[in-house]
Amino acid sequence: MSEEHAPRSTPQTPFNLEKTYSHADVEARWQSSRWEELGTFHAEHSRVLEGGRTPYTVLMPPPNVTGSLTLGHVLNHTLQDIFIRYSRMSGKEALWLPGTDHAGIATQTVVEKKLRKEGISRHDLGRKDFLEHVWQWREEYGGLIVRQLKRLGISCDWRRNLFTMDEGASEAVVSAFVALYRDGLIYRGKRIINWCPVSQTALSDEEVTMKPRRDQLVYVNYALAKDPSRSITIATVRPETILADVAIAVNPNDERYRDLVGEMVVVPIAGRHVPVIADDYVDIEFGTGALKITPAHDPNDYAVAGRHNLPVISVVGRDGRMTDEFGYRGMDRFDARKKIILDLEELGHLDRVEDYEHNVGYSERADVVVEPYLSEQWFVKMKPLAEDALRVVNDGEIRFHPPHWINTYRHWMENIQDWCISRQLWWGHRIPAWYDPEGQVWVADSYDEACRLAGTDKLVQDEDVLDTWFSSWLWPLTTLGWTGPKSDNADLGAFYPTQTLVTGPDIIFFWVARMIMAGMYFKGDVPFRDVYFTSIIRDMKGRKLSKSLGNSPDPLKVIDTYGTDALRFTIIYIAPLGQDVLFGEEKCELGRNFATKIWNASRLVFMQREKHFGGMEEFAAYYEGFDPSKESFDLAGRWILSSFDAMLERYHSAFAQFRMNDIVKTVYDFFWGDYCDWYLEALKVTLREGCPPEEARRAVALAVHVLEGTLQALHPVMPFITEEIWHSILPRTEAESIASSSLPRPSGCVSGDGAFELVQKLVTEVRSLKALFGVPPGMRAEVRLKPSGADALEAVEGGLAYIAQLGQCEPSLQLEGPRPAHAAASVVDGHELFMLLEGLISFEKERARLQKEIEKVTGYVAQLEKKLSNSGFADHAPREVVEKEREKLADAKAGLVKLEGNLDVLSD
RNA sequence: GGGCAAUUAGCUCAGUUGGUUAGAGCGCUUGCUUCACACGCAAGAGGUCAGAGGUUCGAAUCCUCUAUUGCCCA
Repeated sequence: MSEEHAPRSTPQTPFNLEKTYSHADVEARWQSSRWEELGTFHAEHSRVLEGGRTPYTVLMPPPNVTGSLTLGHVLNHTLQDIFIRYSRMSGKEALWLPGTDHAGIATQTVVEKKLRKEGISRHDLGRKDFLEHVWQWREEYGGLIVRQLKRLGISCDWRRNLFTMDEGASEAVVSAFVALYRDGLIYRGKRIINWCPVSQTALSDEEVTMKPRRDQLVYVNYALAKDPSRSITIATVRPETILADVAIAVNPNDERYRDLVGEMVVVPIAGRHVPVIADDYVDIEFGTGALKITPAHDPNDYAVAGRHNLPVISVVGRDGRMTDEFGYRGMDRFDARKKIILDLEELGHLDRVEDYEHNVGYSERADVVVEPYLSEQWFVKMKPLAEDALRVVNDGEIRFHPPHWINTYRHWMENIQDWCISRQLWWGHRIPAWYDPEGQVWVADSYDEACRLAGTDKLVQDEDVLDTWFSSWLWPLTTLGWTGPKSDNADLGAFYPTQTLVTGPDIIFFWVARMIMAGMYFKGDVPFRDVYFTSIIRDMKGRKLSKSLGNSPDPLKVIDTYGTDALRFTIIYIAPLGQDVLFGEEKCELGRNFATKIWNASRLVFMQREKHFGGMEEFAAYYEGFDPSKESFDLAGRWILSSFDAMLERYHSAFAQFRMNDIVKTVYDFFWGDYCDWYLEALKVTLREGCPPEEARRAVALAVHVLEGTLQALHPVMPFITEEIWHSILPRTEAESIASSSLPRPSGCVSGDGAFELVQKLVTEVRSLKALFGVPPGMRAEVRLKPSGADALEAVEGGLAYIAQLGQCEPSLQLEGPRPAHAAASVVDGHELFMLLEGLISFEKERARLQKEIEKVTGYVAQLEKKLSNSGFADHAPREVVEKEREKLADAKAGLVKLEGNLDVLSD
């Protein structure tokens, strides 16, 4: 293939395709780097702002730079590519914004792990040098996921590729932080947060997953200070935190403990005297109804302590080890738990121990139990942001697909908690806050600005960075060049709000909800109009794909084996909106077989073209002036045109309803079931020896026309093979792409005469009879057709040539006269069909077949009669439904009479 | 505990506003080197639509309950 020459490739364009389809060759030829240079997938604001084109923007959820391609990415990006290519081919200015995410904890962990192998910790290096290492790592490996994505053939505007740590995006993060701070929506405060002892950072509530865990419920006696013979028993799953107890709480309505409220009790081991307090928070039913209060290690206890002016004592440190003064210091919190139970028993404080299953929060990334930890962190006040975000979804300004996710979204928004955004990491956007020598905080866009505000240059910047999602929630803005509330530019004007977001429901809170908040807050408009929530991909046993289970196929290997088009087609075919999908590599056979079918069918069409046109130029001249709506065709031609039209109707309507698996099914069924199985076979009949050249050319042009339209409809799903074949339809330049062509639309052309459908039914009946009676496929049995009436004569007669060829038989019309002897007989839509089978027919078989058929039709008739004789039916059902049922009954009865006649003849 | 989704052929799934004799792919059976394709063609077998009630002239489809499975939240 000559890549640099031949602007007009007429002489080089082969008239037909290679004999066998090689996905590897085809995909190599049309890979995305070719289109990048040509700018095929570039979008320009001028075409929207000045050219008046409708924009259509898709935001790529930025994959982690640490990541590699998964099947989840394949599904997600194929869907986005389908939306984008469909819109581009519908005349819109289609912009797909790609990028990658710096993924704070994940990336820092990867780099730290690598350094640890060299015996270096990040603290050895210091912050500056460590960050150098991370950037180096990112230069080296951060492009992997992008290179892998390109193999999917996706059509993003790669010029606009953005990394969340890029300058513009970083500026946006700082501006957003400052703006929110000044508006009172960001604050710093001492709170109990979720602490990951492994990563040693705070986490947001969303980064904690609840998992059931078997623990022990430990019942401990606390002696009364004034009377050690009396005690109160509490139940706890965290006995190691007894050392930090500051009170015992009971419900004020609990009769059992009413007299103890206000008494002092002695905390076992710690020896501290603490009060018994009454608080509504305590659940009378749980445990003994008495609760130990440990404000430093439980958010609810912290709230209780606040209400009762109790002190806060901490005994667990940042690393999950004990920090107490009672002999456990340095022990891991879980070791301390075991030991303290033994110690309590030894000292006689232990009442009893029960097995207890409950839900415990785990750090999503490190998979360890999070430690509620009291510390100073930065938070975003979410309630004020949630109002607008909730409204735009409730009002349908943003639509979810499938819509049931609105419930989940609404529930979260209505019960929203403040968002802890500070992370004790080094990799990320550093918090733009500085402290003066008095410890007062100054939030500003820059150090200089902070100094100006503070009136001193003795400022120290906050050590912490921001949650990665704090940059992700600005993604709809930053990808379009937004750097802060005051910034504006032509891209934002042209492409914001974006149209469609494709993402997994697992990040609805992390990302989708927060982007909506940020969009409303900073831009006063929704960030996108439609959110398509993808399926979750599982293995054939329904298990989630995971590296540790080893059930996660490598998409690149699947692509090598089956081809990108096959993988894309298959994954869309099996992934209905809102359902999980069970994926096995071998399912890609579906897509591979379909690609092969497309290839071979195209070859047949091109072979016929070769036969009936002198060369590509002659064909091109004819085809370019060809308009099927101005030509007349035989019944097969009329039928395929109308079937094609119906397919396009379903196709576009499925797209409008976000039913992506329907669009592929629609094209698949049409192409394989109608075009290949019937139309191309019928075409061979049309083009047989002696066909007038003009008719032949018209038929070939129609076959190419429908083929081209099908390729276009399929192109958003299978970009490579459709591009390849499209370039063989006409001489096209190397720079031309099917991706820039216009999708066919339904024209309303409906043949409606049903003539070819009758041919199909008669052919099928002939084939069935031949198979049943063991007629050799090559033997052309004689078939007599008796039309149901004079009006049907033409239809049956017109189909005889097709019936002869497709049914491998010798059909003829029989208008009157008796039933032929030694014949198998059938009724098809009221028309009678007799297959003369002298010597081959088995009377037993035929009688059994007829009897079975009669039985079936009799049952059907009875069912219809019952329905129609039901007075309620005639009274209530719409007239056309009743009419339809009457017709069905009449047809069935007429058929029954004929079948019975056939049986009678047989019995004679 | 609250919410959401699902349950249709051996397997994986369609079935959109209630009106079909409930469909497809894979698998299975049988036949076919038919001049595009065996990654194919043709013909078949295979279903109490999870269960029980209800609404309706009519339910796979709408309602209620039950069972099972998965997800989210507490």
